[in-house]
Amino acid sequence: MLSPSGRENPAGASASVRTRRIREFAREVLGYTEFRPGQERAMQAVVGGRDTLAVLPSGAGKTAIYQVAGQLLDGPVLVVSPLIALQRDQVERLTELEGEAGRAAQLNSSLSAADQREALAGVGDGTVRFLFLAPEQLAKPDVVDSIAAARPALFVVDEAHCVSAWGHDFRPDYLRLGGVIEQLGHPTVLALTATAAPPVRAEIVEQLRMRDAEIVVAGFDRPEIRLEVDHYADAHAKEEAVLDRVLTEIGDGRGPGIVYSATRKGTEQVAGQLADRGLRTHAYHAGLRKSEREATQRAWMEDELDVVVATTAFGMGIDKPGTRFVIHSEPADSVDSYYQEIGRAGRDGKPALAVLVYRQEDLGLRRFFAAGTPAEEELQQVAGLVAAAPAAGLEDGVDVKTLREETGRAATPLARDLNLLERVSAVVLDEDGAAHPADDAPAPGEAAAAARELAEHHEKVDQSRVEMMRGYAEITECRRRFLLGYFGEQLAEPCGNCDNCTAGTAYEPAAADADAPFPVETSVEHSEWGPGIVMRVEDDRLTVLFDEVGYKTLAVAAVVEHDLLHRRG
DNA sequence: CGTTATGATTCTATAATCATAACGGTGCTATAGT
Repeated sequence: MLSPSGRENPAGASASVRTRRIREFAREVLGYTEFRPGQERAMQAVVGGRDTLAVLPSGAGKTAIYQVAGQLLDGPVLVVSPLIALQRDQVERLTELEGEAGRAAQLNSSLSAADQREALAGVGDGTVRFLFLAPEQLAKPDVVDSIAAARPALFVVDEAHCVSAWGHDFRPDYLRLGGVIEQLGHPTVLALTATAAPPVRAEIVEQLRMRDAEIVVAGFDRPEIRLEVDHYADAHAKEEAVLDRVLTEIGDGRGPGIVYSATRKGTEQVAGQLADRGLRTHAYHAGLRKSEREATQRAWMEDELDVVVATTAFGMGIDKPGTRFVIHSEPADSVDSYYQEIGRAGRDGKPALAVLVYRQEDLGLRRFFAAGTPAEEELQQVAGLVAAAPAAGLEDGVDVKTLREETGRAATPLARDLNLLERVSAVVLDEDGAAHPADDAPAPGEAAAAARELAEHHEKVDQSRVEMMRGYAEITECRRRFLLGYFGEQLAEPCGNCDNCTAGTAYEPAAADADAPFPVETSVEHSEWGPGIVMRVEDDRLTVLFDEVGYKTLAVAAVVEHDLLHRRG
């Protein structure tokens, strides 16, 4: 079967032909002698034209999947990537393989207008085979039009957990990718991430409107990382403990490592104190100048630093195999984030350490960030102003600036309100961010109620994720079992490489799994919370992931006594 | 949600206490001004 370009179309070829061509290309161009777990299956699916979500650990060669698939498919490959720095790195990597794999280009605001036009033109005339861009670029109709005309063969979403982690508030264009994919005629979709628990996977598939998605999940376990949690009640004692742990690790020659702090101020304090004690260290957060951040990252990569003390800004795209420890001075906002952050240790496969220095009160900040469902009156006011715009002669819609003047509120919550109203089909946001009433928009009151409900749903899920983080910190059983269970994998035995295993508490309660009324992965229905899946069974408690309200922990006795859960299916 | 900075109060204090307000994370892009 030949496509118009004369290239063999593997989507129509038999699976065995695809397998042969994938292996040939991987060997000849990428120099692969063998595949990492999951890699070839994902390539097979994508080359066969199937929408695919690949959850593969860092370093499992996610890039190779779209390199191979892109080469065997007929048409340009779009790669949505969250950071300009990542786009630049990927373009550089692919440029080294230029010729065989096809030219790579980026499209973002670091380029001049002329270079941006050139990149798009290259996609159009076939000279650019891989185009890297952020989701915000796809909010511009002319960009989408140019790309659509080039008939892309593959739409890759790299770091796809961003869809769920950032789409709802921080970078809403992530939630608009599904619509963009439709506008492009639904090329094959490939979503790639290293960390995604089952509900995150479900959301990625749903938001990107993937069809009959193939889901490839390779091993989550990172047995080389020792897991520990230190508990403190006193804030000062906790601070000292963070410093002590770092000094011990570095002093014993086990460095380098990363300290994660929840606040910018925290990173600077800890970095300052470590520097006072003679360590080579630097703070890293989004409030620092770009040049300073780049200098810190470069020094880190070149082994000039013992420790980087950072907020969550530090991480994506930073791969330093010899990182020996990750110490958290506050819990992360979810087990998902935590696992991603500690996963930066021990990538060389040698023993590494993950310590959470924990105070219950520190969850407060995470709860605060997870909160923020707007009041219905506020949403109704915004919806009303947008609905009234055409009658008021505002042909160009209502922008955030106008709303600020009308309501006296800050830009950030207003932008959030507009995004919520957009998602309940009450308003349409144009390329300039101005809001127009949607066709058949519900009345402002109705729209506000729906938007509030949507926000409340997200808040409940986010709060439940914070609760699961608390669960990790406070269990006495095997921590690795807890982590893997959270990601839907079962570990037969306690791991022997966490503090609870060392202390022996992980072995104490004989797991009653066998005769539990609701074993792990049972589909259940709760009278109030609706359908869910059992994620975890302990002695006297069940943790269930509910579709609507997120993770909930239930006492088995209460469940049995009050008949709270029923099996589904 | 919890911590910290600010402000008010008080038998006019180079001091102490309590109440209240402010703040806290992640990055794209367009635009204004050197």
